[in-house]
This record gives sequence, structure tokens and C-alpha cells, in this order.
Amino acid sequence: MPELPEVETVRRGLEPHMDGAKLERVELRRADLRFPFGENFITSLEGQTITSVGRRAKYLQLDIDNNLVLIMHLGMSGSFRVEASSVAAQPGNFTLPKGVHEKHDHVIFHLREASGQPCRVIYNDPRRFGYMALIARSNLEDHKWFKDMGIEPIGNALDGAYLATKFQNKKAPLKSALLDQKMIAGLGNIYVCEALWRAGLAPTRQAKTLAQKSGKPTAMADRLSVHIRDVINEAIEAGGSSLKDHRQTDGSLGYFQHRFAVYDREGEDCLKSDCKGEISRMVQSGRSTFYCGACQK
DNA sequence: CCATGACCCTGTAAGC
DNA sequence: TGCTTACAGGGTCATG
Repeated sequence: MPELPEVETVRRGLEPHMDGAKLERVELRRADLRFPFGENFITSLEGQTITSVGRRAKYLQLDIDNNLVLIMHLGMSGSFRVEASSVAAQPGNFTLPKGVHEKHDHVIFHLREASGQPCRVIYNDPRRFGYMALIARSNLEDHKWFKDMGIEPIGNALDGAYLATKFQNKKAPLKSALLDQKMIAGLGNIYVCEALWRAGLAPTRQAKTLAQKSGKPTAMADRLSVHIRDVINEAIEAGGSSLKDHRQTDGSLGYFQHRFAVYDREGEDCLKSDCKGEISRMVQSGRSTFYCGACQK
């Protein structure tokens, strides 16, 4: 499910329950996801308190009060659900009703929320492309997953000048360049397609054609940067996209998929006013690209 | 440097 | 109804 807007939606769903919560028990229902859990995964977490629930690109980052960071990546099919009591916790030994294991529930965090309420956070991942790892806070920036990571697509760092500079000598197709996490981290297949359509730029165009010889940003690079930021922000506001029934942590559905202009719309009419084209599908670097051949140049 | 394909794993939908 | 195939939001690795 996970591009940046979906991961951010998950983060916002987890934060009220996990920020300040104590990890009373960590239950692993198998030895690995995509990678094995570290040997000390459980013992490093149990009894500790979560001090913040953050995100970098498509990675969730939970700060633990023993100077470790719990990194969680959702892969293609990972999701969380929260089981919390709706009634105020009673003093003493209040506990949640026994939970029901669903297929592909792999990790269960048994929490005591900052408020004192008991809570379970359950990670489910049919394809197991997701992963979790503990990294020392002091080594985080140097870790292989983060050291070459590009800028966030939302925020001030992304503008036409950044794109023009980064793409200066890039012969790769624009679509591939935008998927490169070393350029912009967190952009995935869907939102790249959507941003290119909004900007009226062909996914096949060489990335370097957005950069001027002088190195100054072109109108195209400016336009693209604006549309990337807009589409990501709009998707976050909409609670992400609910493909394949992916749900938010409270079980509700995001609805941004209803606003896809090109993704999964092969053969349908282009939605740009005055454009008579229809949406095509092609494969670039092994992934589907959806685009309008008539208005994306 | 770049492009392509295989791979990790399971579920779903389409086609026969 | 069953079987087979293609495909899916990510990311890494080997190969040419």
C-alpha cells in the first residue's frame, strides 16, 4: 500500500496510541519478515517507552527511550491495525478483550498508552516485503537505508532549481529519475504518474531535458516540483489511497484513489479539459506507467 | 552511468 | 467450478 501519503497516514493513525506508550510485550508470530528480526529485537523493546512516532520517506521511525530507533517499512502489502478500548481504563488490572489473530498478523505490540489505556498495535503483511529493524539513534544518518536518501517531496527543499540541478546530466527517462529514492525519497509509482500528468510531461522524456544549460530552473522543472508537492499533500489530506482494500489504522478507507487522473485508468478518457486523448499504459523499469500520449509532452 | 530482468511472497482477478 | 497466468503500491541485486 505504501507510498509516502499512505505511510504518513499510518503514522498519524499510530501516533496517538504509540507516542509516549510503554511497550509491555512484543509478540513475534514468525522469525522474519523480509529480513530476520534482530536477535535482540524483543528484549531491546520490552519495558521501553516510545518517545516519538516519525517518518522519513516511506520508513516509519519510532524513537525508543533506550536510544534505539525502531524502523518499520511496509513493503508492498504491510498495514497496521489498532485495537484499543473505547472505555476509560480502570485503575488496577484493566485489560483488553482477547484479540483475534488474522491471517498474516506477524507482529503484535502490546502497549500501555501514555493515558494508561491498554492497546494493541498489530502488523499484518501478506507478501512480507515489509521489514522492521532496530538501529542506534546515533548511527541512523549513516545507515545504508538513509545515508543516500534524497529530499522529502513535501517541504521547501523541493523546487525547480533542485530538480534542474539533479537532472542536469541524467539520460534516464523522467519517470525512472523521479522513482529514484536518491533524488526524491518517498515518491512511488502512482504519484509519479499523477504528477507527470498534472505537469503535462511525458514519462519517457529524458530527465536532463528539464535542466537548462545554465543550470537555472526551467519552467518545466518549476511546474513539476509544484505538482509533485500538490499531489502528495492532497493525498495525505485525503487519508491516502485505498487500493486493494488497504485501510487506515482505525479501519477506515482513504479516498484519494477516486482522484487518480491516470493511474489504473488505461483506455479511459484523459481528464484534462480540451484534451481528447485517452490514457495509455506502458512498462518502464518493470513497472506500469499510465499517461496520456496526447497532452503529456 | 543506464536499462532490464529476476527475485523476495501471497492474493486477486481475468481468461480459458 | 477449477486451473493457469498476469499483475500488484517497494527495493535490491546481477547482468549486459
